[in-house]
Amino acid sequence: MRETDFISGFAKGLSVIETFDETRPRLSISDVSKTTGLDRATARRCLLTLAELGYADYDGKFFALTPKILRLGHAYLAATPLPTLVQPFLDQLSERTGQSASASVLDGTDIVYIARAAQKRVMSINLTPGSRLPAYCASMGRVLLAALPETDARAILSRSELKANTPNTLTKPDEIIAELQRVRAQGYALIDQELELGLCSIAVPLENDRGRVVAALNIGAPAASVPASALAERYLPALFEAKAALKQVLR
Amino acid sequence: MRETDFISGFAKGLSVIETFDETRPRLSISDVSKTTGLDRATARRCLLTLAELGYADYDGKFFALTPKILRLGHAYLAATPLPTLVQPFLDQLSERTGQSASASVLDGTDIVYIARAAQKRVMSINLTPGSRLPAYCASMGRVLLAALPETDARAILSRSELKANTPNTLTKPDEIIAELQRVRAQGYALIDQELELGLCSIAVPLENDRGRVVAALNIGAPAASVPASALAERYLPALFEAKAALKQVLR
DNA sequence: GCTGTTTTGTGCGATATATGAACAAAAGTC
DNA sequence: GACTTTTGTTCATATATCGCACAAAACAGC
Repeated sequence: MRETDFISGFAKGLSVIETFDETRPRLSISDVSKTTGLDRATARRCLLTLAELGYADYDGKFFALTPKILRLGHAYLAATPLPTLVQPFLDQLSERTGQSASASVLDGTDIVYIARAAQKRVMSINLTPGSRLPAYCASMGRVLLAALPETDARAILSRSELKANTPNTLTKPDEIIAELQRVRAQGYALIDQELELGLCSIAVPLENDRGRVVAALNIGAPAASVPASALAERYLPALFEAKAALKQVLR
Repeated sequence: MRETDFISGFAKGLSVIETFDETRPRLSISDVSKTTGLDRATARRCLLTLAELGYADYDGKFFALTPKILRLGHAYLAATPLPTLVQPFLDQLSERTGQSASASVLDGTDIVYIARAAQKRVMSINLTPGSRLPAYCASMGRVLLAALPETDARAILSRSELKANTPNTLTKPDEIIAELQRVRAQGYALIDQELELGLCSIAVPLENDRGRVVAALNIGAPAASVPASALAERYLPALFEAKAALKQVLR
């Protein structure tokens, strides 16, 4: 791509949107300037543009995003067949097992939830389509990383902040790579309270009709009611059934 | 705002993102140019910028959004306290009633779901945070419109495509305005299969501690299991309880 | 395989935007 | 209350983008 085919003002604006998160819901011009590295004048122009278009509110001091921003993410969810196709299978899985079922894809070092059928909340955080979790310690992350060439997986791990969320969390790249090999061999990934104490989950890769891994499917359960050792026996058949059925419809 | 405080390249890029939807998941440069009215050269530069940043894929012919786009909408969901605050109440409502509970806000002529606790699917469409429904025929839309001055509500209705989704759907602005007055007076809105046959719902406005309506809360149920006439009696107490509790915590 | 049609890529002048310094206004410190 | 620091805004100008016009390529119908 040529230099002139890149609209830097657009790129800067997008980076301004991404600056907002749970720890920074309301930002001043200088806040945005500092976080993004943009000049204060430029940050201001980006923010005023967002406000003018209705994507942000401005009270004279702080900017906050408005729900109109959801149109952007929704454009993806609505435009991509994958979420719509997997949803009925998630519903069925969730109903048959009494647990939460989700589907996700990889984006950088994170998995991104694209669809979910939730049962009673067991996690401390609320997962919805668009939610992100670090790939290295999530069951779907493991199967998605396992689907990559090892060098790619290593590259992602090297960019990840490998922190021990619980005593169980694998944090050494070599440990995780070894686990990915096991995942690849057995065709599923099992997580026993690596992300959060009390939560375990099992995931399988979703392949399209040409055998390429396009997403992951999982079932999460409270460790208290279903020990990790019982996950495979109890839920793997249903997961594999869904996987096989989806393989027909994913292009 | 001054002319020079507006970054038109950014605004154009955002309009390009919004061009993608369920009917147009994959778009060529000319498609985008036609739909947005942007010059082809400009549409191309916006799309190439999106691709360069990883927000879109490009196969040399068509562009498609990638899950990275979800970061943008997620910035709002994560950054806004409202979804997080209401979620536990939705979970509780959903569990107590055995039905789906949701919260939404108004964006233009649509309501936008910001949180949801779903039970078994009864609607033909899958609602998740970010999903949109026309306000005029949804129970939450009715309470949100009822909270506006009548001239504002009329303005929104005049911009809405008032179509009869079912034989029950109110489509005449005056009918709807009259219904809004009833909703305002009784403090809740009841929808009996106006959006979709077989689905009815009841909604109440959510107020912050200063009494301003900031969102709506609803419970949806299959008409077959819960006739619309029974909705108020059965679910209104729980909805009002949640509303009262949330009034304390919403600022 | 030719012709008409549509789509895509590119160079260029006119125009809009980004930049950083300078100033103004708040906010914080002592 | 005077000083320092932070924040917001404005302005001139160097730079990048826009949209047109043209060229090239892909496509469709015969």
